[in-house]
Amino acid sequence: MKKEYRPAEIEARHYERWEQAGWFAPSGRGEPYCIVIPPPNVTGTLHMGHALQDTIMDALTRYHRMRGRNTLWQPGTDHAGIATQMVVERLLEREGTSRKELGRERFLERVWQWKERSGNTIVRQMRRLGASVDWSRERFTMDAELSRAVGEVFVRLYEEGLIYRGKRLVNWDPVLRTAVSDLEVLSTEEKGKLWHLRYPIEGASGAHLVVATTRPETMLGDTAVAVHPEDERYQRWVGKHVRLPLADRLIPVIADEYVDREFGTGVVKITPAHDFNDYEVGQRHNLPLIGVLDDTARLNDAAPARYRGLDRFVARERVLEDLTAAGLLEKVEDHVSKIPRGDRSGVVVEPLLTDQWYVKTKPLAEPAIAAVEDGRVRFVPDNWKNTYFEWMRNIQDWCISRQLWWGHRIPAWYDDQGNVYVARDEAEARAKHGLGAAVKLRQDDDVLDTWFSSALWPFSTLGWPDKTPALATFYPTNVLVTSFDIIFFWVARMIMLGMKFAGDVPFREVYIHALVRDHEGQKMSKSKGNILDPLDLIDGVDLETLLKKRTEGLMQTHLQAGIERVTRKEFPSGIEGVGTDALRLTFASLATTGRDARFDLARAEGFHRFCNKLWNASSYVLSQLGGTSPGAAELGVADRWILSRLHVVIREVHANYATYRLDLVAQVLYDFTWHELCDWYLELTKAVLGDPNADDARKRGTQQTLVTALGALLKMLHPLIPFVTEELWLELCKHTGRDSATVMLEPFPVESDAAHDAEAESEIDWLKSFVIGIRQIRGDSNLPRSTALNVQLADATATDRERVERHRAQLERLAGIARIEILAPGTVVKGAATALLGGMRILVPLAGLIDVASERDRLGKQLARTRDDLAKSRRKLDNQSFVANAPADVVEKENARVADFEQRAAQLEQQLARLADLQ
RNA sequence: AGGCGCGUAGCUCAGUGGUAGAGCACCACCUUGACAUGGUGGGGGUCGUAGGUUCGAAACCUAUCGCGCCUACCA
Repeated sequence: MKKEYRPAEIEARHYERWEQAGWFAPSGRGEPYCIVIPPPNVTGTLHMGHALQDTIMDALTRYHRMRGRNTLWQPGTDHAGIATQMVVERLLEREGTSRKELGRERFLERVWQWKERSGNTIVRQMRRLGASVDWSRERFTMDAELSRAVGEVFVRLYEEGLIYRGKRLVNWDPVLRTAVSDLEVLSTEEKGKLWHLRYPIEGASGAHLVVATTRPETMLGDTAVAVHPEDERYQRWVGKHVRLPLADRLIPVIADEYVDREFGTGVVKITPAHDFNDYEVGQRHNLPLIGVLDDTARLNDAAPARYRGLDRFVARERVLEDLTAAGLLEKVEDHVSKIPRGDRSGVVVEPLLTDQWYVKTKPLAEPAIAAVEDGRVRFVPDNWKNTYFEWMRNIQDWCISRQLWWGHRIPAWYDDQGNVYVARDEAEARAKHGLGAAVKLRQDDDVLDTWFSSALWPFSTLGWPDKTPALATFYPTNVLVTSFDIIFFWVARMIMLGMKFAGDVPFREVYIHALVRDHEGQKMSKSKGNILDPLDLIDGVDLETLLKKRTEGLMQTHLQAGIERVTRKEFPSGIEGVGTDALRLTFASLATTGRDARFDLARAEGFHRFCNKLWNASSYVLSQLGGTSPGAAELGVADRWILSRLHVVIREVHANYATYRLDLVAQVLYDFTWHELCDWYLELTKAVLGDPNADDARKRGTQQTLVTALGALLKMLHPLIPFVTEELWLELCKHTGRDSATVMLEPFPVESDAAHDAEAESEIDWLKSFVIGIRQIRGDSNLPRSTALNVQLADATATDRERVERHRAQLERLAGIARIEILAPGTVVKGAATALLGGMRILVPLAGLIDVASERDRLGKQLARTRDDLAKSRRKLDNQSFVANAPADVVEKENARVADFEQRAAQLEQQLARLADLQ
C-alpha cells in the first residue's frame, strides 16, 4: 500500500466497482430494511444539507446491510414544479424568447430536454459522497409509473369527496401568477405605514369615520366599514352609510366582533375580495365582493378609470395623493406589520378570488394524528411530534392546483357547459359519463402542487398502485430521514396519504436531523455569502474560485465587497480538501439531537487527520504480519486487553445506532482507534513483535489480534467512512489471504466477537498508570526522551512485582526506562521524583537529572489537589444523610476514595520530606 | 399571542442525578523504524443567572436574562 494517505486516489477507486457489482441492490435475504430518499429537486446541486442527510442515510443503510438485512435505499428526484419552471424560463429569457411564445407543448419539451441534460448533476454528486442507493430503482416524480399513481390518488380522493373544486380566496403570487398553499407563504415583519383615511358619513355633513389601513390602494374594493358592536364611539353610525372616496360608492357601516377596538381608530375598512379576514366578515354580512386587482396585481376595470392598469404599489401612491388632495388623509404613522411573501418569488402575495382545487384534509389528518399518538410512527427526537400535532390538529384544506405548466396536469375535463369530469384519462372520462365523440372536452390547464406527488413517494416509488413485490417487501419503510422544515410540507402529508392508500403508515420512524449552518450559526445562503459546497470541502478549492462562486450571480450586488472581504479573511488560501470520508465523519458528528449544526472546518480537518491515523495504523499492522511460521497462537495480556476493549466498543456502537446517535458512534470509534488501539495497543505489540527472542506462539497471538482488531474496526467504521475502510480492508485481506471482495458485505461485528476480560483490563490499566507516571515526571521536569531513567520501586506488592516482570520490556520501551530496580522493604531513598501507583511508589532518583525545587513544586501541587479531594470526600462521608440515603455502592466507592486519597497524601508528604532532607 | 430549541474551555460540540470531557486553538519538550496529517506533558471552565427539589444538580423543577426558530387573522 501507498505510504501516504491520499483520499482523492482512494475515493476514485471504489464507487464504480460497488455500483457495477450490484452490491447496492437489496440482497433478497434477511429482514427488509428500507429508507426512501427525500427526493432532491432535479434542478438542484448538492448542498451541505443534502450532504449531511445523505451521510446519515448511507451510514444507516450500510450498517443494516452489513447486519444482514435485505436493504434498500430507494433513490430518485423530484420535478419541483415552480423551481424547475423558473430555471427554464430564465434560460428562455436569455435566448430572447419566453414560455408564452413557445406555447405549452414546446415549453414542456424544453423542460424535459433540460432535465435530461442537467438533471443529473445531483445524482452524480451523490456518487461522490459514496451514497449506496440502488440506482437500478431510481425514480423521478414525473415518470409514467409515478404519474399514474398521482392520477389514481387524485381520482379516488375526488370520488370520495376528499378533493373538491371551489372559488375562494387563495394566496396568489402575482409574479409567478399561480396560487400557492399557506405553507408556501412566509410572513416577515417589515416596516411600513399606517394611513388614517377619512370616509365621509352620508347624510351627516362634515362628519366622517376614520379608518386605519396599511394597504390604502385596496380601499377601491371596500364594500363596508366595520366597528365593534359594543364600541360606544361609533354605535350611532352602525346601519348608516359612508361615501367611499375616489370610488364614489355608498357602503354600509356594520358591526362585527372581528374589530379590535384598541387598534388604530377602531374602524376597519372591509375589502372582502382582498383580505382573508374581510372575506369572512363579508360572508357574515352578505357583502358584495369587488376585486380590483388582476392576476399580476395591477388595478383592473373594477377600479375607477384613473387607476386602471397601474401596479398595486403605484396605485397606492396615486390613491394617497388623491386622498391628500381631497383632504381625506388624516395622518400617517410608522407601523411594523407582517408582510406575506412567496417563498419562491419573494414578492408580496395577494389574496385573490379564484377557482382552485382543494384536498379536504380533516378526514385524512385524523388517522394520521392517531398513528403518531399511538406510536405507529415515532419521531426521533421525540419532541418533534409536538410540532406535528400542533399543525395537524389545526390543519386547513390544502390548495393543490397551480397555474403552472411543469407538473402533473390535473386529471379533470370540462365540456362546453362547464361540467367537470374527473378520471384517469380522457377516454375514461368519456366512458364513465357516456360522452360521445361529439362532445368536446378540454383538460384543466392547471397542474398539481409538487408536494402532492411527493406525498406519495414512499409507495409510488415501490410500484403502487400495482401490488409489486417491492411494495410488499419494503412498505412500510423503516425510517424517514429529514429535517424539521418540511414536517408539514412533506412528512405529515406522506403519513396521511400513505395510510389512506397504501394501507399503513409510510415509515416507522422519522429521524429529524439538524439544519447545517455556518460556524457562526448563520443560515447558509447566497446573499449572506457563506455558502460552502460539499464538493469543495472534499476536493479543495482555491481562493479565487471560491470568491467567484460566492459572488457570481448575486442578486444584491452591493453585498459583493463584504462577502469577498469575509471570505478572504476566513479562507486566506482557499480550502484544503479533506476527502469524502473526513467530510462524512464530520457530518456524522453533527448528527446530534440539536436543531442547528454549525459546520466547523477545523473539525473536518481533525477527521481528515483521523483517517490519516487509521491509514498509518493499518500500514503498521500490515508490516507486522510476516516473520512467523504457522502454528498455534498464544494471546498475551495486551492482546486480551484490546479484545476486551473492542467488546465494549462494539456494544456501544450498536447502542448508538439504535438511537440514531451517529455523533456518538463516530466518537466511540474515534476514541478507540486513536486512544486505545494506536496510543497503547500498537505500541505494546512492538515489544513482542520486535523482540527476536520472543516466543513464536506469542507473536502469532499478537499478529492474530492485530488482524482481528483492525478488521473489526474497519468494518465498524465502514458505514461512516466507506472509502478508506474499503481500501484498507482489501489490503488487509491481501496480506492475510482472506477471500473477500468488499468490506461492505462483511458481517458487522457483534459483541461475542471479542471477549470481555476484566483481569486483562486491570493489568493494562496498571501498566498505563505506570507509564503515565514516569511520563509526567519526565514532562514536568523537561527531561528529553533521550535521557533513559533508572527507576526504583518502593512498597511493591507481589502483584506489582509479577506485573513488572511480565511487562519489563514494555515499561522500558514506553516510558524510556533504562533499568527497573525493586527496593527491599524499608529502604529509604532520599531524593527522588515520585509517582504513585496504588500502594507502590515509583521513584526516579534525582541524581542531578531533576531540579529539586521544581520537583517539590510538582509534588506540592499534587498534594494540594489530593487534599482538596480528600476533604471533599470526607465532608460527604461526615454527612449522615449521605451515608443513610445514598446507594451502598456509592458510599462504598466514596470510602475507597478516602482511603486512596489518604494513602496518596501520606506518600506525597513523605516524599516531600525526603526532598527537604536532601537540601 | 402561543409553542419549541439552545446557552458547558478561546472556538465547534458531547455529557441528563454520584470525581466536569473531546476535537481544534494555546504553552513546553521530542524527528523514538505506522503516522511531524505525529508523539509526550501542561495551562484553561463558580456548566447564562437566581431560587427550589435531593444526602448529592451541568443534568430535575420554577423564575429570569440572552440568542434562535416555528405556528397564529390584528386592519
